[in-house]
Amino acid sequence: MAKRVTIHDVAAEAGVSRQTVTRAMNDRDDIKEATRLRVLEAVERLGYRPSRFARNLVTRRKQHALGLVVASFDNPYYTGIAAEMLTAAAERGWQLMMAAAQDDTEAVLGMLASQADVVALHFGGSGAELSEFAGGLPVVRLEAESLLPGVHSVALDIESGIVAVVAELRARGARRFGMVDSAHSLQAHGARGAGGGYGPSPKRRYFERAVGEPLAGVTIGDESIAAGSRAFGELLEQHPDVDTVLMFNDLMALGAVRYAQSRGIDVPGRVRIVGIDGLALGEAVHPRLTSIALDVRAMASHTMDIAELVAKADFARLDPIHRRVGSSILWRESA
Amino acid sequence: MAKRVTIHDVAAEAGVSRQTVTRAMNDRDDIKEATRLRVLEAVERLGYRPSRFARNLVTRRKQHALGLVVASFDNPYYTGIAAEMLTAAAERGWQLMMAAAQDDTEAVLGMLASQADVVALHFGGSGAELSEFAGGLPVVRLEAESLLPGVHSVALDIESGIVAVVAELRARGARRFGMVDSAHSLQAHGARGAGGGYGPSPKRRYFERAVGEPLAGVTIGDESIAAGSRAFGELLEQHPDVDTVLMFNDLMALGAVRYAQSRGIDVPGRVRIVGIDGLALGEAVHPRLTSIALDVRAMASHTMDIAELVAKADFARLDPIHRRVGSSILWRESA
DNA sequence: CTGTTAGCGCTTTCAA
DNA sequence: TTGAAAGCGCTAACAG
Repeated sequence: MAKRVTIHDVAAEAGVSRQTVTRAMNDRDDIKEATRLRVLEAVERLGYRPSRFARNLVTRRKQHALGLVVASFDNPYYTGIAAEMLTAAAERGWQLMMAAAQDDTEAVLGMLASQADVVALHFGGSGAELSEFAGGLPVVRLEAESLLPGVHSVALDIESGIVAVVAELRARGARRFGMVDSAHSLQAHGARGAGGGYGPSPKRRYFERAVGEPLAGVTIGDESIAAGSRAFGELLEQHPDVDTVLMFNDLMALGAVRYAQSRGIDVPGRVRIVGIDGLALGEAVHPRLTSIALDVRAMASHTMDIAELVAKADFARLDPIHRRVGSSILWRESA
Repeated sequence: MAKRVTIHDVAAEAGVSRQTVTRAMNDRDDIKEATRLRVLEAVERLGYRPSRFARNLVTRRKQHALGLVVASFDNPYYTGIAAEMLTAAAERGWQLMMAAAQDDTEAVLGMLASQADVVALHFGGSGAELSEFAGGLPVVRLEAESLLPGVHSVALDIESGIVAVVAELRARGARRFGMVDSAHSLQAHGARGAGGGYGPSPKRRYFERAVGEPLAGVTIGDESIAAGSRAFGELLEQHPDVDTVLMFNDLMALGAVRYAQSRGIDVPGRVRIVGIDGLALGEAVHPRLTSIALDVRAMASHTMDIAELVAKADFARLDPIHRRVGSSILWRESA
């Protein structure tokens, strides 16, 4: 591990002052071409690279970075969020740092804390926990309300979408509603960890409320295509009277469509399938997936709004800011 | 835009010296509990957050960051790469910064340069261009050889996979081979920009070589499901004798499967479909997609190996390091 | 055009 | 246990 080459070494090598090296490195015009070349040669010879920390420390116009904790890279919904965040961040001149959600949210936040100015994440625990983990790092909680001070949030209005979809499905003849719920909803509620296990997800509660009576059948699966396929099969088997199924998310819904397709089950004739998320991937299957689309772009935009507000306050602790984005229904072919 | 709260302000507020604030912030034991509490209260009151730049500048053990320029968030192949990179980076204690590829690679690199220690990216231009754009920033070029000094690379051996797949397809009765190629291959070759346009992709050249005779038909489309579907349809229409089709990538292949499915075309009976990438998503369609799987995990791992080597040399310009990863064939149902 | 002087905000010695 | 000094590597502001 050689000693780091600094601006000082380059200056010595080129026989100029450090300031002149800076001028050459930053393409400024107040330097003689010959000197510039000489310095650049020295840079090349020594393999010098300015320290990003030192540079950012001293530069007036700081580079801001948003840390995004991505819940899962296996679900296009989350990578879609990442994509939108990236776009929104780039538009505002922010950098995006990503980290994968692990069991240990605290550790992840600890890592990001030294690199990011603001962190956005999905988090299942309580706001208090989150606030504690963040330890002063400004946090934007995604897809959940936050009541605690110090934790901003961008919530999602899924319920209105579910209500609307149920109404329209009824109009189309739906009578017996079933649902495939997530085995471990990210929007877990109240105490996780301590032996609690998971109750029905908020989506399921919204759905039951919208239907207005107990669901004709519910099964549970992991948030994957394969698990969605399996759980959908179980649902049809255990509750053959179900004619309409809400899948917890589009990934699982894709599995449901695949299941129906491979068994020759008519969709939406025999059973209607509705997903949640509005993935573009829903266009790829046959029949195309009807889905409650969440406005991910607005979510990203709001997140960046909050980040900029926080930045404007120089990252001091602010009163929590809350935003809310809506959902719309993508009527395609499966329902 | 209030003035930034610094360690100095906290020290004044708590009536201690700056070092003592440091001690309190970093949970060190050489500080009296009462003092610690008092400092922490001041921190809370002022909403103080240490500057990540200043901290990293002075700290012995630096945080390293890999900058990843993601070619496209719309293709799960690339998000899959991002996921693997994230995992590989986390395992080694590196942070991952992401940026989206834009038209202006130079600008993207410029942004990342101030935040990342090493950059990994797919790049279609020449190594010389890349080297110039990077301006000293260590670069790992993905999925392409690099001959230029200063640009490391992790290449992909797709050709052996294509050769193997053609051999097996022939054994299964394939006679007339067609291909849907990319309209603008990322692995563009030679001069882009200056009116050059794009020739056949390397994948196509490998395929032709493996087949050993001119392809029975080739159509072209963008790298999306919809375009893949369309181009596949055109191929069947223009060259009805084609019985086996290699799709440029899995995303396009998904479109092909969808096209066949919706027209009632028997796959693989009437036509065999093979994709490239090995996406898990290939399991979601019916029939499941056969694909040449690229070892993305190995690619990520090699990239991090190189990054660590570069870091060990304190980011001095190193002789270029080259790695190569292989491919394997996922025989599923579509071929 | 180039060099000198000051810091950026933090952590590390080292004394007290 | 605390404080004082001395930088980390760089750039802004001023000289010259």
